[in-house]
Amino acid sequence: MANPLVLFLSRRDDLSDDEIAAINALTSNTQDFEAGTSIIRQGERPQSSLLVTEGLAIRSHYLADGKRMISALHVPGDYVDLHSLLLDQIDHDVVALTACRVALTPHGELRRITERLPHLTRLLWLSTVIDAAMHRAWIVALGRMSPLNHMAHFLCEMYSRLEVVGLTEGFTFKLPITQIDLADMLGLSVVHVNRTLQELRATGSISWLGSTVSIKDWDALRALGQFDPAYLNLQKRPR
Amino acid sequence: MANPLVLFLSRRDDLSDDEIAAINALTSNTQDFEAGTSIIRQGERPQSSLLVTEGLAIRSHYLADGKRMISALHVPGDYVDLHSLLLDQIDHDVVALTACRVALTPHGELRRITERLPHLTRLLWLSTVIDAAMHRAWIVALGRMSPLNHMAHFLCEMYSRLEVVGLTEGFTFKLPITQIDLADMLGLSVVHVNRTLQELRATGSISWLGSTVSIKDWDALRALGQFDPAYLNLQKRPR
DNA sequence: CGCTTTATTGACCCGAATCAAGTAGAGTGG
DNA sequence: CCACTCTACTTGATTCGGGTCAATAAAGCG
Repeated sequence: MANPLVLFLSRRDDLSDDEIAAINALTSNTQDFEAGTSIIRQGERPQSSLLVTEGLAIRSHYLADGKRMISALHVPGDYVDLHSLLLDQIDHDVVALTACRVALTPHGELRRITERLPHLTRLLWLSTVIDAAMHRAWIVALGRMSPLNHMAHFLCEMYSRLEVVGLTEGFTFKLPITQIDLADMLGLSVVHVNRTLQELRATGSISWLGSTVSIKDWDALRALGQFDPAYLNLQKRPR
Repeated sequence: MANPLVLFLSRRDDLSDDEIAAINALTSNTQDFEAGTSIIRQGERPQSSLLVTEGLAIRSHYLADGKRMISALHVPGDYVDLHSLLLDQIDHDVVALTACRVALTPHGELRRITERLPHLTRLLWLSTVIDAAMHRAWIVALGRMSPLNHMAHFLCEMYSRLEVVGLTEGFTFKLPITQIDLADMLGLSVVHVNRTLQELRATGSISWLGSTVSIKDWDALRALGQFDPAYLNLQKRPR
């Protein structure tokens, strides 16, 4: 399979052969994590950054009373903690939601990229900036959308992101997450997620059986979630 | 007054004289905006990035039914749309909440920084990464905190950020925002913001008269908002 | 084939939205 | 300098979305 980071970045800008070689070098050292394991724990100061190459990973935050909130869901091609290159310490856990394969890049190598390959540096920077744009989309959905609309938006986003890295077949994709996880992404109770999901199924715009999601009416789902993929920056242009 | 971006960055890492000179050059061209004016509109593709040097600016998102959500509040020293250097287009409005002075940096100059000053590049990158960390903190608060706790967290964050750029006096600072704006930042109705604010005042941990906020019991407010400033990366260390 | 985790359903309740007035300031203009 | 207006703030009454609690069904899985 093609390097998912190459897929992710080349969707947004052209990559030179040198840059592709550099990316492959950055992501050659992989490690596997079982479903449910912590990849990074809050408060750590990792010496490498992690790219998800297979599986799904989440960022979880735990509150004093034991509540959990998931601030991001990461798919293959996402440089989950590229920002740890720059940050003091990580303010949340990164957990493997499913079995994950992860590539580790020592920070020294990334720093060297910033010194030698400015264009690739900008593209890596871009990937963190897209992360922030997704965060903003989540903020808007959390603050001002109904659960039904929010869930539709979430599925539109997941479809679009998985499509970039070749993990969709038509409008069908694997999303092996529990309703418990979904509740902690949408800021809802599990019970209400279950009911909202039934409501969403009842609109006929999706089906979700086991871990397989099929979008049966993209336009309807998009309208429901008021989804505009612009924030994912899917256009190829010089950066 | 010292360049607020210098304050912002030098709190996180040492800056060389060259870098300070470069920052001053980047932020020399200023422009003023009246309260309520749009600085950037959704869908635009700006050719410069904006640094707030005075005043407060927000990122607003509008939904189809007219609802508004504010995904970020920016204070002096914040490079509000540094990311427009890399993004296709801006997915939200940037609005001057109060009268604002803003410095404009042409993207060409920023690109040149990435080619000549890798360390400063990393620090600019850092500032967008801190943005993302603040977004995550907001996501957690929106999803899993009570309005009272959320509001306490918000005020802790504002205090900490304003302190960095020298806009606090003791535990007192100016926060000239309406309850309407606050409602759109917390994802609540105005009525409920009003009631929550009264409840927060009743705890005795803050006073908020006109546009002046005083934190009367930092520890209590911090506990209420479960605020840990780690995500703001206030430590000085090599990046 | 039990055991644990996840999904589903119903009953009940509470927090926050909505609706509707009324109050208070800050400008503005006569 | 005072009436007028506009906006922000405040309060009460009512409604309703979504949480909580509790029980059951259905999957996974060792």
